[in-house]
Amino acid sequence: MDFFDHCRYSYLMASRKSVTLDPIACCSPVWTDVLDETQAVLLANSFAALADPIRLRLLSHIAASGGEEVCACDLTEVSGRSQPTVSHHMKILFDAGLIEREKRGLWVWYRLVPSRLDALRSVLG
Amino acid sequence: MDFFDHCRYSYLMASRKSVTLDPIACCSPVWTDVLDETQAVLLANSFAALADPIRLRLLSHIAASGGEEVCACDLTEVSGRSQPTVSHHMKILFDAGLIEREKRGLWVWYRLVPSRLDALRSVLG
DNA sequence: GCATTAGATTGACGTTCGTCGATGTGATCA
DNA sequence: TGATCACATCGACGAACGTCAATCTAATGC
Repeated sequence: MDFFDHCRYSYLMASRKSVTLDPIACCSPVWTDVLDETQAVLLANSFAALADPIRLRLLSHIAASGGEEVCACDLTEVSGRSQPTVSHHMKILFDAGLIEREKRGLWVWYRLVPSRLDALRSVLG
Repeated sequence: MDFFDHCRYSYLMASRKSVTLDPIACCSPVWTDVLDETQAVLLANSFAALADPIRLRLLSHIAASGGEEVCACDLTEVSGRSQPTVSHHMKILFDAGLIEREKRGLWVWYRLVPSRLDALRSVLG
């Protein structure tokens, strides 16, 4: 995924409910130009979503399921936290665009958004 | 940089003052196995260093100087924050292993630790 | 309708974080 | 020695965060 792919991704994401992070994906050469304030705030927000051990474990649990969906009902056990706390963390991951959610019946199913992780990774390179 | 390169880097870092982040670099296949609690805490700590807009701008300012050193004396202007605040943020970046510092005379000079960014990036992939 | 269930939301709490003025430290130079 | 300068540390403040009990919402099945 290169600079312009990220820009396309950004436009794609603009149709989502949570659009606050879009400019991040849009590929300014972060380590060759100094970040402007807006970019910095949005990027910081993305990294903040990864800056909690419980959220990292929740994310890696989804990732470890081989691209398949994970039921929210399993996540309290995985994280060792209460149901409201897990719900809170999943919302933060969702707002950061790192996961997608789908409700089917009473259950909610989560899956990764790999392109989002790609975008963040490319910022570090 | 592959899995074992990161491990070597980890041992290298063990001789540094700040060793709290070493296990992170040591390459557990983060997105294929579920993170254990220790790994998650250390990784979260690393991302937390990137989870502030001022620190991102400070980092990108150093990076944008083309691998050269940057004088601390310029950073208050770059960040628009007071001298104590800048010092505080630089300490967090230093403790996270993302920058190195060297005092020469009255001035302090900073430079990036690219391998550290590489290690973090590889975690996201 | 009513009871039950999964998950989201609310409200409150203690803790951590970002910030800056004041002060400390140590190097430089007269 | 004393003055000055660059940076670190301290202390205090308000804001943001992680947490959970209590409650709300919406889907299911009787």
